[in-house]
Amino acid sequence: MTDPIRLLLVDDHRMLRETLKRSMLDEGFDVVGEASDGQEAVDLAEELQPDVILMDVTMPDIDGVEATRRIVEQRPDARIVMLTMHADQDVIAAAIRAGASGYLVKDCSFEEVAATVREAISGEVSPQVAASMLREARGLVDDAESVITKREIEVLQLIADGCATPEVAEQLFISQKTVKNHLASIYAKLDARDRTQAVLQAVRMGIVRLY
Amino acid sequence: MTDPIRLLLVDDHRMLRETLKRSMLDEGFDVVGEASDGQEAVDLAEELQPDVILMDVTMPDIDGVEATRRIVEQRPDARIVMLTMHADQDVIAAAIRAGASGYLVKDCSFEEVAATVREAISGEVSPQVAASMLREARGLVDDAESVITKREIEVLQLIADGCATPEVAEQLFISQKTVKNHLASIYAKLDARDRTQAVLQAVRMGIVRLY
DNA sequence: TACGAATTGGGCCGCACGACCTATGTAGCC
DNA sequence: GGCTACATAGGTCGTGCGGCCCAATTCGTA
Repeated sequence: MTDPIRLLLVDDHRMLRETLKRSMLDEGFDVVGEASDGQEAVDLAEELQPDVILMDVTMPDIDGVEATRRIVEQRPDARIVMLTMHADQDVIAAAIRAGASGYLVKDCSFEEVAATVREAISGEVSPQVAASMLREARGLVDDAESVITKREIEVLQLIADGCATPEVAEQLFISQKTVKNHLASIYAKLDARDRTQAVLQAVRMGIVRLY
Repeated sequence: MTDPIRLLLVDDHRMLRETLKRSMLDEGFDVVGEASDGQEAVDLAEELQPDVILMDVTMPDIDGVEATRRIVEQRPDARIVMLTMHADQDVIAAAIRAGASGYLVKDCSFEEVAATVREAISGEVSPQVAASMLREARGLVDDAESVITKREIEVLQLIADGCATPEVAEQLFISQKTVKNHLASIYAKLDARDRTQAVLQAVRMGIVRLY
């Protein structure tokens, strides 16, 4: 019998974290740590050196994709399996670019979770990730990841928080024109035509948080 | 030893449903059924007559609050514990009005889940629900539930899906003016000042779905 | 050093949007 | 029969918003 796989669970909802932990322990995995946000994930990943990190995309402060980027930067051999609500192509592509080894939608079965974690360890990639990498390689999906910048995220977050353009400008100490420019750039990148769609897409992608 | 408590789990994410089921079984509960949307929940609640229903608010088609309303209508003694992402006062109030016996934020611990289910059975109400009922009774929070109508939900969903006002009008075979009237009514009810805030609030409340 | 990207800002245009007012028909309900 | 709520629709008004043109500064980096 080989050593149990050492896991780090990252999700901002304690309920999922705890029930997932219990189930993973049941299945013979070793859950060595839990984190509830991106920064904690980065810190614990370095401290605990887990074999696999199961990480949600949507989280306060640093989202899962960015946390993945930072962890992979420090430890390129890290195995990270991303979790998300929706099977959004943009998110999958961003996660892969950030260095994730696998991808799971929260609507999958527990068996799939266990299987994907084991695949991540063995170096295999999940069919979903493989398919995405293929499209990626062919350039069919996007060169259009079109990374959203920090400033753009600030603008999006303020709008999600209820600010109109003049208020965003005031909050960020810039002119309304600049806010509009950022928005135009955001629309192009997120394939949105107005602020409503942009914010919704950002929520789907876990870029901004609701509350 | 008394009979185990018979549970029905309702959540659109299979991962949470399955891990929660495993944990609840571990704790000695009897999970007699699972549902992934509101209609299924209503059907299974009648068929299985569970002691307690653990139900997520955010779900496709019929949301948790509406499903609760329908279940309580058929079986006023039904014990339903609501689950949601955020501790939104409007949602808590709506859930209580619909007839929920308890309320849990997804950031709570598994022990809290188990405890709240047991409290629901024993007829006690959770402190959160009790506090909300107090405010409710005093009329401090809202008479402002201000029920969102079916038509208004249709408008909100189309806007969440990416439609602008003219497109919503076209889809619903009504004039743009009527769409605007519905929106104005929605803004007042959801305490939103534009479509972006209205849709976000609706997402938080589980009235509309993302995708 | 030179290039591109990010951030900042300007002007112009036209339409969409939200605030406020009124009004009609159709239900359900006491 | 009246009351209330809902859905429908009109007008007007001001401004927010997005499209499209442009340009200056500051960076990291190739």
